[in-house]
Amino acid sequence: MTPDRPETRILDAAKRCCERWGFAKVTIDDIALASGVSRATLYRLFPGGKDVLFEALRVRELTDFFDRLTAEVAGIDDVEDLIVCVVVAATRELRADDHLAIMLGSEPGEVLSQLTVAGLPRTIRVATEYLTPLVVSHLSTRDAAVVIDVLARLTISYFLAPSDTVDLGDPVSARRLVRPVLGAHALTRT
Amino acid sequence: MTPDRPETRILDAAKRCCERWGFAKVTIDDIALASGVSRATLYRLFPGGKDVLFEALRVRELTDFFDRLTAEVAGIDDVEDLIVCVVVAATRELRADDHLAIMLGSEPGEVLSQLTVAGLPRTIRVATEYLTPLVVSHLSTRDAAVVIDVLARLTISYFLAPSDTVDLGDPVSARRLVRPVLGAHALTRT
DNA sequence: TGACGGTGAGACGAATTCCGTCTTAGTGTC
DNA sequence: GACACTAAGACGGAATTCGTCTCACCGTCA
Repeated sequence: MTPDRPETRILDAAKRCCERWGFAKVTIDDIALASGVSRATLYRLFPGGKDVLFEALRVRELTDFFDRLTAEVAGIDDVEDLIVCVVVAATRELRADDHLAIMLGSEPGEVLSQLTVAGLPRTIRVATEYLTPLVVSHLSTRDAAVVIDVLARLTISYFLAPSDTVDLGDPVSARRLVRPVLGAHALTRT
Repeated sequence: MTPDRPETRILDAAKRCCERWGFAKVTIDDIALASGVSRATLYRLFPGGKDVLFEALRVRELTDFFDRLTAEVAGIDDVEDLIVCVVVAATRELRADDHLAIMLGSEPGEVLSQLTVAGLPRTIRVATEYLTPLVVSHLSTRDAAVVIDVLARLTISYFLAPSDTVDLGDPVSARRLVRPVLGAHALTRT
């Protein structure tokens, strides 16, 4: 009936509870009840309670996000094509994320903090871990880090506040933005 | 800026809070904060707290509903036309009610109780108060009460569980249902 | 069979939140 | 200056939530 691992069930339940009641109103009991798990089990798997649990959820969401992203761009050789594709795919994924949309609507403060202040360093760190290997044959590690840092920030910014002149969901528009950023750092190698 | 009466502001805030967090999770403080009113004022206007406040909200919603409904059918002379129009308008209003839809989605138990068990007697009583005067020249008070009672129940039932064969949002379909009900009782007068 | 790891149910005290009432101070009106 | 009304917030008590704990249960494996 529920062949998932308990951790998965609990994190899924936490996600659902969050959508329904908002982060501030969710209790450990809500999540335990929704996941069909006793409170004792929940504390055993996530010692520390709500904070640890939602931290784990954010980590899972983030790694899932980049798993899908890297899978989508597998096999692209040209570095500019690859970066453009990553930016476009990330933007589209963000726009299509129902959970994110619900949370942004009901608790913008919490979500914005995760996207721009509290969570951004980790996001960039994970992005760097995932994406650097894909461009390491074309860019130095240092250059890759800068490019990924800049483009991650831009992707999030354009997602949160769309522009009239730039649409990172569109490959053409994205390429216009990526090329100079990438060019500036690719040139430093030659 | 906020020219409304405090009662109105508070009830509006309670409604918004309910949509956001669900009835079970809303606190007096939430409502006071959302309505820009101190807790002291809230308790002065609604002594009894949450129960009294939401009771007042239900009363307001109900009377607003029938105010709009009776306004919509003003000037219709034929009793069958009038009843059909009431049923159709009520059905369409229910279907278009965003608040009701949100609440039904997030807290079906609470809402269903209000529509079918706890709140139905009052709904029928208010419906009778509002609609009897409109048909008193064609039906006896007793017959009017029966007709209104039956059609109110049917309207709610078909709203909650739409049928393949009857659509009370459609005048033709509604008339097919209203005519025999009305006929049976109109005949008892002659 | 019995040991063992994992789990659900729920008791418990502590911490926190929420409730309902009250006081105080501020504001605008007459 | 009296008055009505309100925001802010203190307060004690009630209720909820937290985190830990015990105990019984169940399936697995030796």
